[in-house]
Amino acid sequence: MVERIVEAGRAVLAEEGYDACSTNRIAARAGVSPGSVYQYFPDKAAIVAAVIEGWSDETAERVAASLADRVGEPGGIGMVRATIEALLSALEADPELLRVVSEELPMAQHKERRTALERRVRELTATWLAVRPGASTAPDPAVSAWVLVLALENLAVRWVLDSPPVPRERLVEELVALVTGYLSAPRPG
Amino acid sequence: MVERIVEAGRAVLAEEGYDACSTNRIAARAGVSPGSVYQYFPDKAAIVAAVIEGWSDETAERVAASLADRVGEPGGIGMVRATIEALLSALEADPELLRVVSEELPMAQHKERRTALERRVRELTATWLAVRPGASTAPDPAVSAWVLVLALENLAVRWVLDSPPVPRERLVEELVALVTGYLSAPRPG
DNA sequence: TCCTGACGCGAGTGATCACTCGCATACAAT
DNA sequence: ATTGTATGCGAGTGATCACTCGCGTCAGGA
Repeated sequence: MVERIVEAGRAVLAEEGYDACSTNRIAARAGVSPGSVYQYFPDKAAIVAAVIEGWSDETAERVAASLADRVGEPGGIGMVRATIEALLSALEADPELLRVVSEELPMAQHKERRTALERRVRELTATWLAVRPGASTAPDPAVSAWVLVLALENLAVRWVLDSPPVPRERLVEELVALVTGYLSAPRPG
Repeated sequence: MVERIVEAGRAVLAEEGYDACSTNRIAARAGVSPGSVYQYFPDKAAIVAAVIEGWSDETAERVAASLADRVGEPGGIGMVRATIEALLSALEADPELLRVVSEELPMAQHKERRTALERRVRELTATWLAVRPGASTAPDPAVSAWVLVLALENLAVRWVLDSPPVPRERLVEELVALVTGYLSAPRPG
């Protein structure tokens, strides 16, 4: 029943956008009365939060799983490409919801969850960077991970949402070049 | 007088956030009556749009000027660093407003303006990439420019807003490494 | 001095929407 | 059968806020 409401919230957000996402509309979509919604959720924000949490966990899981499975493996270009593929696939799963989450929701509501997601991926990346062969050229794994995660995240999101005239395989090549180039760039010192 | 209202809108947005930014509050801040506002603006969105436009033009001008001045110069690492510095300085000028623009405003309202800004910078970057020495390693300047602009933009914005424990000079070094590494990365083919 | 019209004023209005409350219904226990 | 309880219902309510409208006020011309 809670599930039905959350599912309706997700559908309304994805199909009609944030502005149209009133509590009554969610209730109607779920086939329940507005009053019943408040037996399971304290307020509207809680419903939206539950929707975001579901999507966020799902997305994070796909990327983190790909990373976590391979941390410790002989680091190579295959690992980088696989992670990028996982990120793209995860974001492509529900582009409408992605659009609403990144462009329509006031970020204050879900900032904490989003940074938690990023932190998780960042830490996995930092670990991988630290144990990968040739780690010495990149002085601080934490900083490198921060740079890579934010750069890739934005590029992947914008590619999915703006659909620029760049084929998917080409994008993957570019992102791989971005990562490998950055990691092998000469440093002052 | 229009100017007074826009200035008040900017102040309210930056200091109190988007939620508190009601028309009456803007009017009060400007020292005019709510009614008078509507002799100069058709609706609330127009006020916000004017605020964003001012900030956006200002920001774009600083970055674009730095780029435009040097397109055609002997391309080198100095050019990259100078542009990154210009970007950071521009975003640091009003962090509060930057936060509201990137995190609180529903992006639908100012998406067009923001993409226009990005397109302008992207085209300048593409031009620079095309004429720079060693351009042959990067097959498509438009694609490379798209990658670089989106990556740098997000990193710069997040650095200003989240203030991670990375000193500014260090950030600049990382971003320079990101750009130069990407541009010199080996490509399949 | 009187007229006039444009500018600005601010209480008011209508619509929206999150949230509530008293009622109906269906089911379990006696 | 009858009562007690929990579950869901949906019209209603209060507050918020973008926007309006009729009135004062104070220019400058006659």
